[in-house]
Amino acid sequence: MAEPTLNVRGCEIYEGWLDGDAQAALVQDLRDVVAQAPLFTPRTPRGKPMSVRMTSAGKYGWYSDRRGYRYEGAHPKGGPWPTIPPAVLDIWRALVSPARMPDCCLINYYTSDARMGLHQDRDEADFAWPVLSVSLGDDALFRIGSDTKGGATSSVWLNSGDVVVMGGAARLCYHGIDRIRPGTSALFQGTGRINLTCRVVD
DNA sequence: AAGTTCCT
DNA sequence: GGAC
Repeated sequence: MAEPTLNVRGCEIYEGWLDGDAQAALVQDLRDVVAQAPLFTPRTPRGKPMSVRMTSAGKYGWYSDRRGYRYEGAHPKGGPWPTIPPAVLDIWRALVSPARMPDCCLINYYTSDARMGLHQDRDEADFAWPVLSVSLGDDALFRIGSDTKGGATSSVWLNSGDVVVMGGAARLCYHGIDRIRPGTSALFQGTGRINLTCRVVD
């Protein structure tokens, strides 16, 4: 059984889980997903555009607008979400469980000035299943707190190929991305970071 | 604190 | 902490 190389506030980090070839293959899979389900800019319930662009694969996609945070069965432009790339499911099988596949693979695209405020992943029906997150491209400063608002936090730089599993007591921990370090990965032309977040939704 | 939220 |  694989062991995390780092544990930050209960979040298990598998540094360098994907080698360069696996990362490049995954990027091609994601290009196919984005061709079918274009990236969009979600708005917060207050109407403010988020700095990340996103899309999803799987039964559900995560979505946000003035009506709130939720999962949707279709892309905002219509039609089902593409299927989750098999290589992503392989990571889930290896680090979470082969017994149940995720319903959603959220694809977040960060430009050099994109951020993600601290938040909990709590739009799912069953918190017993961990959340799995894959980093691709530029380095990102990941901040992790506890499951209560206002608590202490720790930060760690995530690199391309790293995988984070948030389960157990860490399933509802607050987490976010404070900063992208542009140009630190050759995976994309220029700069950019993609984060995949896989979740069991219902 | 998916928001340099906004409000009680 | 909750709502939008």
